[in-house]
Amino acid sequence: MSKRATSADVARAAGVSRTTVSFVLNNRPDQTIPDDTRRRVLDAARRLDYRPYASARTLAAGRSSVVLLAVPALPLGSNLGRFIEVFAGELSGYGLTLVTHLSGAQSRPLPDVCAALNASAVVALMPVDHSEVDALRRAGADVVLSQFSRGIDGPMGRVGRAQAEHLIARGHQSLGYAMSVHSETRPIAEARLSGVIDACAEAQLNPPVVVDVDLEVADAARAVAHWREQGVTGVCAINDETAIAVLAGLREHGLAAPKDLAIIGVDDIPTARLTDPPLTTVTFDVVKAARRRAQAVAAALAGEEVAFSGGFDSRLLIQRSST
Amino acid sequence: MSKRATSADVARAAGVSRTTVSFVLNNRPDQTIPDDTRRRVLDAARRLDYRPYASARTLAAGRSSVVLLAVPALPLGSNLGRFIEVFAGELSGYGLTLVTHLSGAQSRPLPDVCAALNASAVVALMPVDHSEVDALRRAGADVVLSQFSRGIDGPMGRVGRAQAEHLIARGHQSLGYAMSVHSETRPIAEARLSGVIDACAEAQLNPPVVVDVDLEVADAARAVAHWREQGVTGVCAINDETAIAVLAGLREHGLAAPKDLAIIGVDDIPTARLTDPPLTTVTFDVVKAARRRAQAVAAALAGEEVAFSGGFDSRLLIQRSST
DNA sequence: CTGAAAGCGCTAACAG
DNA sequence: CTGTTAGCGCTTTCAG
Repeated sequence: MSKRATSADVARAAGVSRTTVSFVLNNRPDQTIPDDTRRRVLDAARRLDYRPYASARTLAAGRSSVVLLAVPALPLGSNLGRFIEVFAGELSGYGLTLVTHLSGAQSRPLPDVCAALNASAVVALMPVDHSEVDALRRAGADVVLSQFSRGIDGPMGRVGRAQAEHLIARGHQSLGYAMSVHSETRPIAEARLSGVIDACAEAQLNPPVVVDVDLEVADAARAVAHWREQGVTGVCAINDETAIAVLAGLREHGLAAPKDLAIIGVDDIPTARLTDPPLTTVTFDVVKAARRRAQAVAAALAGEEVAFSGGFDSRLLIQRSST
Repeated sequence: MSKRATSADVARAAGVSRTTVSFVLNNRPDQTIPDDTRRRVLDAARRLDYRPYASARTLAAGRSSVVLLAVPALPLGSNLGRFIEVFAGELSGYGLTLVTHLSGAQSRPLPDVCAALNASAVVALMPVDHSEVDALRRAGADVVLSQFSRGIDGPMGRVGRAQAEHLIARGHQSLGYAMSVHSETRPIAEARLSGVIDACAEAQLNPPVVVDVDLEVADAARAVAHWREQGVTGVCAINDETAIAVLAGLREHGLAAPKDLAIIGVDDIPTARLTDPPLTTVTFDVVKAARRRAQAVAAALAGEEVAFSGGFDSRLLIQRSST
């Protein structure tokens, strides 16, 4: 509670005015400060362990440096974790601070969180409809980006495509889709599924046989039986967890991938390489994706009306032996 | 950019002063406002979609409502996800907003993030040493809580204990410990390990044979061989991922749990029940833990010098067939 | 019970 | 190049 140092303290210690302090600490390019003064200020600041009060700065400047990342609760593959970390790093290169909010069904409305933080941007890893975007803007967000704003052809659709195309390239003519029963992931699931449907259509195949599969051996076994009856030979799963469930379902029947049924996941979770057989999966270049998004956010914040149209993320196919 | 409504707007619309608006919106107990006035204010606020500017409020009041949760990057089991969500929910019951920051090796120093957010509290899911706590306080945090502040006997040590006690109760006399090579999780790993060491000592057993195991089949197989040579019959893993790796290592040797080696994980990740055999694991009551911590944070923020001494979290043992 | 007035710490014109 | 002067929107004594 021992009063934090303020810019006035620094000014006093350095023998200059608060304005000057503000200028040098913010590195204002339009102001030219003598090296000597600058050093004095910087010195004083360090000595006093000075930290600008974010709220005062935000209030005065009218813009904050916090970016809010909304992630849907659940299966945070470790890749997502890395993405967030890298994303935060990239943003901090632009002077922005990233924090994450898990948006589950029962959690606080995003606009509330946004307002409570005075976030200047929110990027959502889930669909955000128009009214939500509006609400966020009214809550103070200057920019709102979503993975989904561009619909089916966005990044999410592409992972479905990548899965299906892989299977098709390997000769499968009749695909299945392992859907998540989890309502949280439903929108993501649907976006991905539509990618699969597209790919099937392009290859003149029937649409995939969609089955909900819970993360239980018995349930997965049932799904496997159903696919086999339908003549399905390759299935795309909404995520690695579900793919692993399908693998367990196969085991239950005494069957094995890829011989009896090929299966491909998405995310490359740590345990994907530990299954029997190791799981083929689709993932993405975390660093590249993070970099692009950070840039988009920074640009948008700078006023450039950047439409972050999805579709440029490179998809990585990790071929292991389940396909 | 269409100017957000301010408290002055509300005051004008309601025909009262800003002070009054502030009083009713903050529900100040020491002020008594006529129901009629109150309603008028509330109404106007709703009509104008008024949201207090967090930064202005923070600046004026001297305290912010944001709580920062620092989580170490990596294996965010889905349980952790749920914990965070529930924790956020509980906190919001106290008028606090929780956001999460992934603290990886290369991410921004926590105090910086704390300052950028003007967080009034930070709770860390990893160890925080004294100097860090200091830095955080200087960065504006009024309260800092860590899972680890109480050392070995904290929640982390208890999970190790729970694992070991389970194995010992089932007759194992010589235990192994599957450590993570991941440097991020090292401190956690060590805290947990010390719990199993304790349990072994109490049961008059030799300390566990500790082996680093990477998330690779080959590496895990090597570890398994080593344990078998040493006569180990049951191993505790730092987390479910690692436990699953051990399972894969066993498979590689044509062995199986629990017959040839019993194995117990921690977290109960979604895929834990999908392995062969399904994984026994230790987890915790997410809701209870979240509630306790939220309460501790709120109390601390209210000035009550609550030492959040660890050790009260109930541990859930999920007995499946790997032990 | 309500309002006027004084800041919280910082930035940003605008003068010197 | 540096300092003076206003606020940003809100809370909070302190009078009425």
